Amino acid sequence: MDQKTTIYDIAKKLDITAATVSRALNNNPKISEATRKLVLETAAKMNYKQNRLAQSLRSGKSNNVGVIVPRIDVNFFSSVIRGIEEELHPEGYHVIICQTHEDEKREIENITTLMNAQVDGILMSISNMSKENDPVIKHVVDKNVPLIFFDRKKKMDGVSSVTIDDFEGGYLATKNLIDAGCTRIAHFSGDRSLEIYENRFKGYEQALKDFGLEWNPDYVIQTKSNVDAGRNAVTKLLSLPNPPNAIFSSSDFAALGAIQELKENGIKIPEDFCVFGFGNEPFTRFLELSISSVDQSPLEMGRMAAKVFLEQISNTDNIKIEKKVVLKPELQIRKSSTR
Amino acid sequence: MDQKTTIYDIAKKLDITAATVSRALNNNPKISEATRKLVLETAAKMNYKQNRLAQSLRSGKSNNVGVIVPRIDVNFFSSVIRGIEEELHPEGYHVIICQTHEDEKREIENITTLMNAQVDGILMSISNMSKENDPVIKHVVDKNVPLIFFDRKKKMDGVSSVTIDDFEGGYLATKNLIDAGCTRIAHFSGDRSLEIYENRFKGYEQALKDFGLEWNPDYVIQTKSNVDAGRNAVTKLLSLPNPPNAIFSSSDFAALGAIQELKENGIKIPEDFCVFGFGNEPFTRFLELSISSVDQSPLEMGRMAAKVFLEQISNTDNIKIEKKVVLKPELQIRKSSTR
DNA sequence: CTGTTAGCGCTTTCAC
DNA sequence: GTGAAAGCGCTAACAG
Repeated sequence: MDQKTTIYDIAKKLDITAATVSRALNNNPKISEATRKLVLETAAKMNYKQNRLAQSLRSGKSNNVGVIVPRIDVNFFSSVIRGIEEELHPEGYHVIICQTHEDEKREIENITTLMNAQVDGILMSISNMSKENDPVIKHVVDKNVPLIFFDRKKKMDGVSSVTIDDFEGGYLATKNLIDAGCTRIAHFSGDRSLEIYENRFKGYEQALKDFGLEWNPDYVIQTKSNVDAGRNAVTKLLSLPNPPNAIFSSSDFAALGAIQELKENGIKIPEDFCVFGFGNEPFTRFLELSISSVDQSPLEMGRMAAKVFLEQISNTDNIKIEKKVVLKPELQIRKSSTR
Repeated sequence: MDQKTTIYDIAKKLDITAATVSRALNNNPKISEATRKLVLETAAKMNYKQNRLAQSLRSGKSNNVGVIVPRIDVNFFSSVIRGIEEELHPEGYHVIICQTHEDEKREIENITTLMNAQVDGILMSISNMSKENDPVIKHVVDKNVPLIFFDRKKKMDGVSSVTIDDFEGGYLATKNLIDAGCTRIAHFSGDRSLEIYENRFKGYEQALKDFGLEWNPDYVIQTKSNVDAGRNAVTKLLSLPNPPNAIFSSSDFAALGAIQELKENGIKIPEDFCVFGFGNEPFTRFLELSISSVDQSPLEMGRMAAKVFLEQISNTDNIKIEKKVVLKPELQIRKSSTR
């Protein structure tokens, strides 16, 4: 039987009106205990299922939130999503997943279709800093749909964000290398037009300055977040007249590549060379030469982003809240930087 | 401006009827080019956005599918989801994520709320074999909502599934160990009430039989899928009067734990002991002693599951299709089993 | 080719 | 406490 039972069906059976049924189902206070009980019972008996679509259309609330990430099969993002889902599930929200593959066209498209689907909020990590998506983001804000950036954000009025303190992460990681006795510290930066990478770089720079280490532009290399990029960058570094003896990498994957290449060049880690990563990817602690890394507490970040959304959605005043949450990064110090 | 423009607004402005606007917007063939163009233009000018909720209520199609997994922050599952999303996105579907944490209560609850949300289909990997969820699954099938199991499935009428050939995976992995010269091969099985683990076990058993190796019940240990479980299981194995010299583990994590424990006991891998994992988790290839593993092609599995859904949804006849797709497992042979 | 009408399933005033 | 009626935004059948 493909038939749906509606509140009308149960109203008819009980010879009352659909409105009453609706009220009973929604625990409306002004309804007699007797009818409520009766309605609930027959609803169960008739296997009645609420149609949330109709409810949503009526109320203007879909009880869905959209989450937009570059790709879902990256541990950091899937962990954030897990945090979001766990926080929002008890509140009756469903999480809709969208991937951008770092493509702003798809980012824009995703935002648009989510808006068309009447999501109650959008949580996203932006792909890059192109201005192209500004209008559509502005549109979301204008429509009073809560928008929360996590990790990779953009400065925009009316948009809240949850990030970690990347500057401090970079600073502390670099300081750890300095404490380990490293004197010539290189840095693998990501795309520095993104705040997160720029801030990690700045933290690195500040630590060098604070501890009186020389700042060498040749030591800063922009890499992608993958193993090969790390290997190539190391090759470049080793060809310098005065090669470094440590790397703070903005990416765990690049850090791994660096370690592989260093080993192949007969360089001993951590004795002769230390490496610090960023992201605390699961593999960093599984390696025999475990990699020190900055943890971004993605689960917490997801939970927090969800909480900010819930706050925003329950804000009945017409005031726009713009909340900036900054989580503390936590160092995971492992073998690659311990001596 | 929080105002939504509806087709009525644009109808009024153009002094035509909403139905015409709707038709123009939906590229209905019987509409004049002139009006279509006019409508499209003013729609754009008025910043009209389609309300998919209303459309859905009307059509009975939400354009959402639900995906239920134990947890999303496991590489296998997030990769499957990526595959699903990538296949379904071009078709205009959104993917709603639900996690069960291996808890059948939550599994049932998730199915129910997804049904209430009028999803057009459900793709899921079941948590365990308890019969508790049978009625609600049956309900999905009865309502003619396509249901597709991936990886962890249950035998149920009217439900399609996409899995890999776990038997063959187990068989080939074991054969690889035998080919490497291992003679006493142990097996870490998961919860064998789940088909996937039972089949991996059977493949292992068959390979032993086919190649004339002794079958020893003490060599088969049920482990959870984590590092510590693997360590403990090895401890047990090493205390046997005649310990094994190889392990085929149904879990990469347990395989890793096994390797760690073996090393600490001074056992050389792969020289004295070989290990084969299952799942091809990213870390298996990053380790210096890389771990051989059976790849489950999760991306492909997700794509396939999505395709089966699309097939099912476009099936206008009232015939129930039940499609069973079985993907070939692929061995990734690495250092831990090569000598 | 376009207008009229009805209705998807639900909630929410406004009466009584 | 309950009923009547309207409407969320859209589409499809039926006319013309």
